[in-house]
Amino acid sequence: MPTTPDVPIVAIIGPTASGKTGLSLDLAARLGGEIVNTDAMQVYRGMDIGTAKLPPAQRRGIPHHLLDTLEVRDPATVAQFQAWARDVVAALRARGVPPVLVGGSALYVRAILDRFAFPGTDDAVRARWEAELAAVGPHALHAVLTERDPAAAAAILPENGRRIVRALEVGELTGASFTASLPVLEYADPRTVQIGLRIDRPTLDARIEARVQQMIDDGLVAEVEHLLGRGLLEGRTASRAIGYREIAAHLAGELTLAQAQERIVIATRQFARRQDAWWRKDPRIVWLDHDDPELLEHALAAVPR
RNA sequence: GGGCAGGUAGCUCAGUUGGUACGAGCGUCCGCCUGAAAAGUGGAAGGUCGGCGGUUCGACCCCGCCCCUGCCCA
Repeated sequence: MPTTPDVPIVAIIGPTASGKTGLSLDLAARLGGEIVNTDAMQVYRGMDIGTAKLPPAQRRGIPHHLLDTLEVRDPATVAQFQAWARDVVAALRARGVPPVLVGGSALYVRAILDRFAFPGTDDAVRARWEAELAAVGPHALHAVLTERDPAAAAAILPENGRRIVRALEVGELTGASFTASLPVLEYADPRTVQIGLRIDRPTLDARIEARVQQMIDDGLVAEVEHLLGRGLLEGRTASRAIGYREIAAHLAGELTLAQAQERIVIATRQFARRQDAWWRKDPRIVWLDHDDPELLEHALAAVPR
């Protein structure tokens, strides 16, 4: 991005079911902004109910970007998303429109907002190491990494096959060491705010349970059934989405609907805890109570002017 | 009323032929995280072994009674 326009970037974060969507609409309306999705699964066409995607009719005429850009069988990657999102953000700001990012994918948000660069990738190289992993197991592969890139090996646990493969891939591609740790917390553009919605655990857990029930009532099973016909299971990213994998297992006869529902609730709760772990470490976030009666005003006050 | 099986971590279950519970999976909590991130991965905390009494140097494991659950007979 060349010269940065004098337009703020606002990101709304917070666990699932904390009320991000509502705030994003209010904020975008008041700022004259447009919404940019930062949810890794809402990018998939047809994944609506299970991702709690806001239906077009409820978008109040505010443009939403980066929704429905992939088919369920297409893999998604952070780096690709980062490129798309940064393009959208730059284009909006060039028009004087504040981007309002909304979504719960912490890594995606950081990849967009922070100084964050990804080394390249190569399908053939990656495939070779993945085959090696499958054949030898993570510990043996970790030993290989220790020889080639001791620093990376020290930072990656011997059990984490996925990260070991990536480190080996990057090493082979760039010849340099794979940092294997997150970059410092530093915005690429100083006119950035992250607004976080704070919600206590018991309330959040109750909301999650209710939301999952609502998804089932709204036809999640039928949605998954339809997506199976479009190759959901062949998609390495989409097939792993919470709600979809469990319902797919139910449709395959491996789980009763009740069991699937229970697992979705648990997985969602665990996901929320993992989100917390990311945000706890980020002191830049401006936290507001999800039920703050003056939520919008307080959020507006946090936006750089 | 009688018979059988069972009551061990929050849940589902292993286990000790009497010597301080080797527990496991799941859940919970905490950590890590650069091209699958709603993914991947590491660690920790949890147990008066249904209750009471007896035998014994010592019982969760043996004996008696009681309570609870399931199945069968009546």
